[in-house]
Amino acid sequence: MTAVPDQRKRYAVIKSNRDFTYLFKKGECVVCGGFVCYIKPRRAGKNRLGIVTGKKVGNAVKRNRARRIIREAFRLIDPVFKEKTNRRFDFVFVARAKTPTFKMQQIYNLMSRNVLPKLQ
RNA sequence: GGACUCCGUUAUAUGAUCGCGGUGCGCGAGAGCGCAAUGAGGAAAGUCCGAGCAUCACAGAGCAGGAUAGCUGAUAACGUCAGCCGAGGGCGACCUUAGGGCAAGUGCAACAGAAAAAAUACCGCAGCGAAAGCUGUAAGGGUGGAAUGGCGAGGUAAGAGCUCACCGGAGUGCGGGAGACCGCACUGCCGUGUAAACCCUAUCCGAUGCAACACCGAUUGGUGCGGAGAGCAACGCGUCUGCUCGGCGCGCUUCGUUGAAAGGUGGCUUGACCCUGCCGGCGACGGCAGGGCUAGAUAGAUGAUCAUACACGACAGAACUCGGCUUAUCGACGGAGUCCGAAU
RNA sequence: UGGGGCGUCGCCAAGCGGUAAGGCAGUGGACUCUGACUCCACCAUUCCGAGGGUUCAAAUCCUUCCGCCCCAA
Repeated sequence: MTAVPDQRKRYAVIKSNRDFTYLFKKGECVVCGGFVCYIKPRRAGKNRLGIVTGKKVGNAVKRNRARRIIREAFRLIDPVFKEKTNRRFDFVFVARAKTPTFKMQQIYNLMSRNVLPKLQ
């Protein structure tokens, strides 16, 4: 992992299955109507984002919809996270069956209300 | 005006701001940045068929297994499509159709019924007989999904293709057609259904799939496993514990083994392609000319917010690529035609 | 992405052309002072996951969908 800070890509993506299972096991769990979020602090670099859209969310269109909403909301809220604390975190968002019906703004509000206080 | 039939097109649009993917150009040592144009479907879906492509196997032929089943054509190919034939439905436009062979063989036909394919006769009918019964019958009744072709007349003791007409079916001949098949004539009086039962006949089929496969990369490298050592000083993780302290293990070094499995790149989008016009064909489709380039991701790109308009937006998201089929779907529009009613 | 399998009563299931066994559970009764055990009876409404077809007749054969599970990576 290169530590070069770049302006464009503010966050990285969690790819490996090991990271996901690690977060499910050890991460702090935040549950709300739109999603379930697992958080775990990490050492440095960027915040990392992983999104899980299981089969129960719906068909491919609904899964895509859920993924895009969460990604967009995270893109907007990521600078807010960084302002609050210098620590960096791994996030895994799990979409629920209701997620595709939400608006992006609602997801953003849920994130700022439920996830933001947990970062410290 | 009403009720329908068939075919085709389309699948919110426009603008602003912030983002994403690859591509091109420019800048930069590099990471990357800037600009530009561009970026899901009619089904992208189900994976039900058929091909391309790749690897492996392969002298030839056959068996097994599977698929298809009217004819002629279209096509790279098909279980697809077109036209036609037969059958069925509709007043009609038109629609539906797995539609070879039970007269090669085998099986099955529950219950009911006398009898279910081999023959026979329950109630009957007629003759003989005092009666019991014997003989002749299969018209009628009854059972069943199906009962020895149907119906009428003659005939007869009563009956029967016993005889005849018409119809259905079979055989032969002639004519028409590319063929399925159709028409006519004659002969003759005929063993039911089931092959989406086994089977027979004809035709076709090697296997596996892009996670295929190819290349890069070789000891200061790298995947997994195991052994040994150092250190728990710091940091992170695991574990022992309800929590803290603390202990142990992992990370670090090294040896052995594993030997491309891991990683990266290609395959990956110029193709049986799309659009327009002309020609051939009833049509599926084919030919010629001109023009076009129109996603290519790899944890997986199309989004968010705002504004305006209206019909207030259905089903739904590419993952190697095509040709079909099947299924889901709010609607809108166009063309051709049929029937009924009214008026002229 | 490719391949394979299964849907039958509330649960577990047999049946694979002739009208749906059995067990558990449930309901009613008998036995008992009462309960358990045991015994008897009832329990699939022509809806065997759904639609269409073949057949005289389909849970069974053919076909198209729906749902679930497993395997290769």
